[in-house]
Amino acid sequence: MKETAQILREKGLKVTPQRIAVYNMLLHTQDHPNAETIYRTLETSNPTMSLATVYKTLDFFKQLGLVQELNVGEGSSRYDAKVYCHPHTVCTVCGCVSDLENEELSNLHTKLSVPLDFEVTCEQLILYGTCASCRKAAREHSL
Amino acid sequence: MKETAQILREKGLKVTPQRIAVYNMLLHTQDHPNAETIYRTLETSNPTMSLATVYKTLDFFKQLGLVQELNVGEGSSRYDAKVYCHPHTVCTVCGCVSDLENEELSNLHTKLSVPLDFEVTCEQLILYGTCASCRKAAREHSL
DNA sequence: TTCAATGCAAAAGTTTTGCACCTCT
DNA sequence: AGAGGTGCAAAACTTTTGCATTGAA
Repeated sequence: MKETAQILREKGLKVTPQRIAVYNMLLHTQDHPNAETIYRTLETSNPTMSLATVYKTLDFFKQLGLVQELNVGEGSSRYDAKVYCHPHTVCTVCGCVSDLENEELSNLHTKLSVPLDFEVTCEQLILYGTCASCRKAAREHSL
Repeated sequence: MKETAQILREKGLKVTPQRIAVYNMLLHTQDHPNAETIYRTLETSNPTMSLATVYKTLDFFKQLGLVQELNVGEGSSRYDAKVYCHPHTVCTVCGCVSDLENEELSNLHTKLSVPLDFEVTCEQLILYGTCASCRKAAREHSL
């Protein structure tokens, strides 16, 4: 809680309960929620919170490099407080979006044997497929 | 023209001028257009074409594996008739989206030294940065 | 006190849907 | 002739914007 306020202040942002709540939620979730989900989750604890503020807040955070926007092909964007370059997996069965901690698939553009004619500043790798628990469920179902 | 009709027929689709026009356009462009752009481009030659039909057509094509949907973080989806796995570049200066023909950055999930606990069916790599012509323009501007 | 942030409502933009009519096969 | 596709308009969603009010510094 204390740390979050600190971080926002260091980025030159005015510290408000709404901003603390949004950043805190993103720091402590693995779910890569979208704006709507963030809003729904926080409106219980922050009854005055509005969806527009969530959007504006996420926009600030994105600009300042506090969060990363992620679009896996749904109608809406998801957000991730882990801003370093890392791949994501999207399960096409249950829809879950997860971070993939895999060195081989991270920072790919820095490992090329032949340089590209394109100056890369950041990369995004998304793997679509079936997650472990959905594969397990499928196997048990077919027995 | 003939080939396009053939392809649609083989996929079990009824052949209509609208479907031929959309698929033909995607086959012959490098631009990864979105639905709106496809519609605007085709409405000159196909005056009765409607935007809803473009969306419905793209949806069919996607389902049948004739096109690939691509979301690079804009408001809308782009479409690509090259359906094999290949990376894309997005220039953050001019906004152009291009195919990157690079073997090292293609089919990454098949080259892993350690298998993942996630069954990958397809992958999407997007490189954000500055394209060659925008870098050239920037250099000339700073002289 | 002052300037920026919030919340509301309205607007903008993209995509989907329902339905009557049309057209491929 | 019949199944399926098209076009229109309305609706559904996500995101942005304008503005009066509130709150942090």
